[in-house]
This record gives sequence, C-alpha cells and structure tokens, in this order.
Amino acid sequence: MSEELKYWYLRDHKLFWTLSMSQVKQLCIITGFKKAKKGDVIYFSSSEVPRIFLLKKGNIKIVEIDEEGNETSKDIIQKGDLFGELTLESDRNSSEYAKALTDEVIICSFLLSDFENLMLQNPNLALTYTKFVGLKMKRIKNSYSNLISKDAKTRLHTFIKEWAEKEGKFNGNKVTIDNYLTQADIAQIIGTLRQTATQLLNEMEEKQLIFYTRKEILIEDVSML
Amino acid sequence: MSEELKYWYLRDHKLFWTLSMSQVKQLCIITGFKKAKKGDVIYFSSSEVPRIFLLKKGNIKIVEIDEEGNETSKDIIQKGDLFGELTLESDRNSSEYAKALTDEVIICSFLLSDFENLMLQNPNLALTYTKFVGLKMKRIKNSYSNLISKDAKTRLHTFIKEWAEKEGKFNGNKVTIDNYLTQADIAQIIGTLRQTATQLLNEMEEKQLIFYTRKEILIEDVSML
DNA sequence: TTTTTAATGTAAACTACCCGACATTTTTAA
DNA sequence: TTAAAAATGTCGGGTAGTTTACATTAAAAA
Repeated sequence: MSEELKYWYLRDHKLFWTLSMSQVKQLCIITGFKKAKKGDVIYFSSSEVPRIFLLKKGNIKIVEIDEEGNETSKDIIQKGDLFGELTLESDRNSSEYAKALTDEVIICSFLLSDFENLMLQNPNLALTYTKFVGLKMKRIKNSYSNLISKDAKTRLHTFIKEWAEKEGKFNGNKVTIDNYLTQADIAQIIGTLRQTATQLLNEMEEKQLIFYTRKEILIEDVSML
Repeated sequence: MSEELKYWYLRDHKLFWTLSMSQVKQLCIITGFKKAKKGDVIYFSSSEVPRIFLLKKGNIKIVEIDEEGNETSKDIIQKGDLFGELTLESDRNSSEYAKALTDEVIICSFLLSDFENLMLQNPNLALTYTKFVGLKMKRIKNSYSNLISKDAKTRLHTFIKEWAEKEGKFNGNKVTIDNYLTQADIAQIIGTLRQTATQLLNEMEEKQLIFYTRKEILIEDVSML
C-alpha cells in the first residue's frame, strides 16, 4: 500500500484532524494494515507490542474466551471506531480477538508507544482522544443502565433503533439496515439468550414492526419502536 | 481555606504529580472546595460552567433521576476518584447529583476549560489523564459484562470482593470493610432488588462467609468469595 | 449438485428474580 | 425521651427469561 493512501486513511479520521501533515506521516511510517473477509479471525491482543486499531471499513466484533472456552461478544466495532488498548495500558491476561462481520474489512493500526509520543508532542491530539474515549464511555454507560432497568423487549427495541440511527438508510419513516449480525450476536449485545432474541424478533415481525432477513432489516416506522 | 492547603490537596493526587508547583497553583486559583456531611446532596451537573471534581475524602454516590422521579444510583465514587465532565464534553440534559455517603466528604473542583488549557500546556498531564479515563472505562466495561452473564449471587460476590480489595483492611485472609452503603445501594450497584440483596447477604452470613452490620462488613476469607 | 455447517424457529419445564406487602429494627429528628 | 423516618428482614405469588432439546431452513464447502 502506498504511503499516500495510508496518509489519507488516517487523515480523514476525526481524531487526526488537528495534526499537521508531517505528524500524520510520522504515524503512517509505523502503521500496519490488514484486510479481512467475513468470518476471518483477527488477533490483536496477542503477544506482540500493544497497538491501537482503527476500523476503516466494514464491521467487526470483539470476542472474549473464558477459561472454559466459552465465546462472548464483548463489543461491536463500526467503521471509524478505535479499538485495542484504548486505556493506553497493555492488558496481558485477556484473551480477546476480533471477527470480521462484513465482507470487506480494513483495519489499520499503529503502535501504542508511537501514539503516546505523538500525543506528547501534540496535546491537542490527547484532548481529542480523551473526548473520543469519553464518548465511547458514555455510550457504554448508557447501554449499561438500559440493561439493569429495562426488560429484554425494550432492550431489543432500543438496540435496533440505535442501530438504525447509526447505519440505516432512511426513506421517510422507513429504514433499511444492512444486517451483518446473526440473531446470536444481537442476543449477546442486548444480554439475553439467542432463543429469546429469535422469539422477540419474530414477535416484532408479526406486529409488522420490522421485516427481518439475514441480509437486511426493514423497519416500517422507526418512531414506533 | 489557605492557598497552601489547596495546593496540597491537589498536589498529592497521582494525576498532578507531573505538574510543577506553579502549574498546580494555577489550577488552585480557580479551584472550588466543598465539604459535606452524610446525606448531603451535592449538585454538580447544574447550570453552571462544566467542572471536573476530585473526591479528596469520604465516599459519595452519583444519583440520577428520570422523568418519573425515580432515583437510581449510577456510580459510587471513592477517595481519589475524579468525576463530573470526565469526557471533556458538557452534558446538558442529564439530571444527576451526588450524595455524601460518609460523615465527612471533601470535594475539590476546577473548571473544565482551565483544566483543558493546562493539558495543552502540559502534555504529560494529558497523557496521565487519558490513562485515568481509560482505566475508568475498563472498569465500567467489566461490571457491564458481569451484569449480562452472571447471576445476582455471583455479582454480589464479585462486588464485595472488589470492594474489599479497594478499601478493606486486611488481616491475613480476613478483611474488614468500612460499610458506608445501605443494602439498597448495594442492590442498585449489582443491578437487583433490595429484597434480593438482603436475602443474598443473609444467605452469605448463614454460610459464615461474611458478617454484615451497618457499620462494617467482616469477610472471613476473601478467597472463598 | 450434494453435503456439511451455520443460522433460525419452536416449545415445554424450570427457576431466579421481581413485585407487593408488611413486620421489625435501627437511626435520626423533634 | 419520644416520635418519625430510614434501613433491614421475611414471605408468597407471578413471570420473564433460561435451559434443554430438537426441527427446519439457508448458506458454504466439497
């Protein structure tokens, strides 16, 4: 991949707007790129040096495995999101990996240490980055309080509504979402069983609220959710 | 309060170690202090300018009120913790306030804008702060995934164990925690009903795992939780 | 195309937890 | 010291959601 292209991959991300061209190029030098297809597993919290990743295209999910080998979806990462050692602390004893959810996934990454150096040289970047992490935290907190106070149906409705707002193609009140998640994925996100999610989705379909296929989700009227 | 005292209040916090004396004093000039007694309500996300708060002494909880007037504990803040507009973005439409949980609470605060300026002047502070926020996010994420995958009993055990590790006085395997939470508070933190929490706590007491009073919690053997 | 694997659909038994209701104890305020 | 308020204890009845188990359908792989 050409240096120029790398440059633009980073440059058009909000986080790096405050940087000068030469500073972005400095990051570019140490930047890695990865392409992946649907289903591919991407390791990132491996034995290598800690990195920060930036999802340029497609969608991935972060999966964690516990001692017994059970997989749990920890997070869904969307285009433009950062992931990896966001806390700027490497975390040895976590066994996470990423899995591509869409056909073409492009991830670029840079070394944590290089990023830190750049932040030291450019405090504005640190500020922007903190706001970035902060926003993410706010979102997590939000779904957190959703989880403890609302029932599964409400959680599903909220999730679909948010998904639609983030990625849906609007057409009046109708929205089409490109569905790259399985019902098992959705279930994990809203914190319930796959069977419960299936049941609820079918219930919504009966009520003509949505039309679910493996390729896309059609919402008749977002305001009804 | 003397300028000198203010200085030390800030100075002994990890976050400000990298700052020179004059820089801390710069923050001090615009710093506010508040003392509160148990039960006192402290407003912070009010109509004023956005601030960052630092809890110097005691414990407080962050409470949110929804449209119907229901109170929910959102967070427990411990000595040394930062709270407020951590995301560096002011959040207008949230109606949160803090409530003192312990007898003597000391909070100091500074303006978000002043803090930002200081971060721009001192990249090291920016980096430290970023790590601080990142750590907080990691903790939240952790309890989040606890909430969806574990049952109430496990959640309670995990909570008490973490609490003990953070604040308990160890004596071999025995730990004493200064108990400033009501069972209702604990219930909200672990995302269950007050009655359920009471039941589980009594169950633990029957099994001689803990001894619960309103003043303190005695854990016979932390490794048993 | 056929085979294999993954995703979705369905349903009964079971249970952890919620919900309401009230009693008792402790703390705070009068 | 007494009255009021807050915190804790206890107990069923109800149910949302889990668990287990298997059937059907769609998508990859052979």
